[in-house]
Amino acid sequence: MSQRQSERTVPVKMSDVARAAGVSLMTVSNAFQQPRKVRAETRERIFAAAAELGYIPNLIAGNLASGRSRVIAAVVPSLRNSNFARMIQGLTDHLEQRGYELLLAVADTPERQLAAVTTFLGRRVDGLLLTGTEHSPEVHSLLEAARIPVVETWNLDGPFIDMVVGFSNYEAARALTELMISRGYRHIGFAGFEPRDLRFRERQRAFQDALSAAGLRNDLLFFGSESLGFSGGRVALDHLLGREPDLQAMVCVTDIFAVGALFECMRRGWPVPERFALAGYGDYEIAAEVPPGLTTVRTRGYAIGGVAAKLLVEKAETGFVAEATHNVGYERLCRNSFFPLVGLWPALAREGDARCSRAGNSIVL
Amino acid sequence: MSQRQSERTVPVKMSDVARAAGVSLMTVSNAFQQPRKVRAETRERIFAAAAELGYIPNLIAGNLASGRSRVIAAVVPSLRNSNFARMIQGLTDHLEQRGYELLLAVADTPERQLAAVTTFLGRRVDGLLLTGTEHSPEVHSLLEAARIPVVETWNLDGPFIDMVVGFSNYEAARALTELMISRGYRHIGFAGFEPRDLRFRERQRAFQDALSAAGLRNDLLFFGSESLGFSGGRVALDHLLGREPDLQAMVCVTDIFAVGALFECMRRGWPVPERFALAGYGDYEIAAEVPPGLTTVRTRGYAIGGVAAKLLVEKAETGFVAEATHNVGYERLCRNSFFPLVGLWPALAREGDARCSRAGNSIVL
DNA sequence: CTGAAAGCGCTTACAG
DNA sequence: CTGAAAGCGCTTACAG
Repeated sequence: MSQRQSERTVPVKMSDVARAAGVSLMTVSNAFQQPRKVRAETRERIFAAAAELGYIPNLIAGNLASGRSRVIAAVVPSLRNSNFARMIQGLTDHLEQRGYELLLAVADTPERQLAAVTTFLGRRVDGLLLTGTEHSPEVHSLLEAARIPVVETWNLDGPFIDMVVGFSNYEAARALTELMISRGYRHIGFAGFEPRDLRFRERQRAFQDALSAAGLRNDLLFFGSESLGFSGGRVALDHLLGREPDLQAMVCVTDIFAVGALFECMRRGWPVPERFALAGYGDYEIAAEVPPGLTTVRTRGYAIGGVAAKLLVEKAETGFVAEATHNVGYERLCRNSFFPLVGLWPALAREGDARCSRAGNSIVL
Repeated sequence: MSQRQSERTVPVKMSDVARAAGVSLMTVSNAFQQPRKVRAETRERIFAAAAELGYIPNLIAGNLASGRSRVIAAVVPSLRNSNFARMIQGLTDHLEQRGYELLLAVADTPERQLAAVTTFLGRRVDGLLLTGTEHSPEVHSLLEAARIPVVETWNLDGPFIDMVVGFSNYEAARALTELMISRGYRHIGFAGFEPRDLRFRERQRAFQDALSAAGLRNDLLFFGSESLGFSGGRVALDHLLGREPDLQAMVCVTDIFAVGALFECMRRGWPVPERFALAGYGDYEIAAEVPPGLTTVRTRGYAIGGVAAKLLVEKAETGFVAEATHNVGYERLCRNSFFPLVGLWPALAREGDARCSRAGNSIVL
């Protein structure tokens, strides 16, 4: 048991540094906060004393005195979802750069979200990032009262509490479905999540609108839990084939389902896209790698986190941002999981279509 | 621009609640901290006033006064790695239960780790979780001086700063390699990460030791960057086949490489495991789903996070824990990516081997 | 069961 | 360029 003794040593305080440097407490504070207000020589003496003593400023005390915490909080429903992991990465990268820190809560129910938001407010965070744009009335009124900078994410459909960074899930899903229809598929199913979240409902609605606009049947829907993971694709395929044996293709609410369905096709010995076609959503890392390449929507999680960080810090520091709404957009990445666009590459390249570029094994639309 | 006005409303303070309830400030404090010290009737009046005013206790002030933050901090190198995501999930789940919060830093360089640890200490966190057991001398001396509870994770090889939760990477990788050897493979390669991290070096050493103990060639090594993702498996396969055309199998430092190699085999039309065999590490979700199923080591990230939370909170509150070292163990999950064990199922079941159980499409050893 | 007082370790105008 | 003083919003012994 090599456990360390726990008699906490008393941390060095600013007053200790002041004494050691032979100056007053507030000159030390100034040396750290507004270095140019302190004569270079004095400053050096203070820094030397601080280093010597191993002084680490007590940020808690500083927060209380200044009323600013330099902490931004975020609530995400899950870290298993790599979109959110990317967003957090974008957030931390940008916050770190600006000297802020991240208080993170993983909360997948309204109750846990409310609890997280409450303690975050108690910690007087300088700003808050929320996943999605649907929150309980309690969360709304809490944030309404607190009036700290808030960014909602991953959607653009209001009303918003304060600011928003996202893109239109409806447009993205509709464009992808239309692309699939344009390739000639007629019996197309949808593998979705139980429509708890607005973002998921919008993808479903976009799918159905696109099919009905093309005069196609749009009721081949499957809804599974997010926790199914890859296996959701298999279950969806089984279910929809049971209802429509001529099913040709499936649009999935997430790459995870799409890849799961792809695996199921492999097991059945069904070539993709010849025997069955698939489209995903999210451009998870695996989408580019799994043969024959998954056509999907690339969303910009990292950018969402980065822009959110920028907005939150800016508003925390100046009380104002020029634009409270940011559309980070999306892209369709065309690979070979449905009727190959590959044949189009030379033609597209010749046309020099600005909206189209090759990136690795994909066409970007 | 529906941006909200940013004139921060002055938050309700404890003294406001006291006035509204007609009691003193400290009776309010007691009502929240030690409810039983306050008469039920008074308590109700205070809670009613607090709810009425929308009072949210200022935790910053509370921290400063009490010297305890109820915040635990964690440093992970990445969230893209689902092992770490799982650990964070285990950590937050347990911390939430005990009324603690998580301050998270994603830091993949010694500099960023040092910066993160420094500000965490500045925030006077009650405990700190570190990923891995190798840290810069600066981090060591900082934590040595601070004497707060620290848990290092994912390994059991000391020396440690304070406490550790993990398992033996060496044993896990060695056992897996030996299993592969026992199935008759002779030309086996290793697809690893650049050996920056001790955990990775140990897996490599275990691989090499197992081969040389079996009298086999153990120098077919590839080292790629973690950032290669799935594509690392393809690159490794190309590289090692270039050096040894008779290569039969590859042990990978991560499931991601193994699955990438599996995809490459598909592209080449090589049946797995008949033409080529693979073993992974980590039991990522995809390992169970990708045909024909990836044999791998299951690590217990969620448990690591949970046990770490327990230790940190316990030590923060009592200054002591019974065991400073926790081995959460590992399991080998045998699927069909190398010479099937499936044939063994009936035999194993008959023997009633306690170490062996079926779980889904896998044998657990 | 309730309350007056000191103090946690900083920052922030404001003087000198 | 440097410093004395008040205050941030709580908690914590300690009296009454």
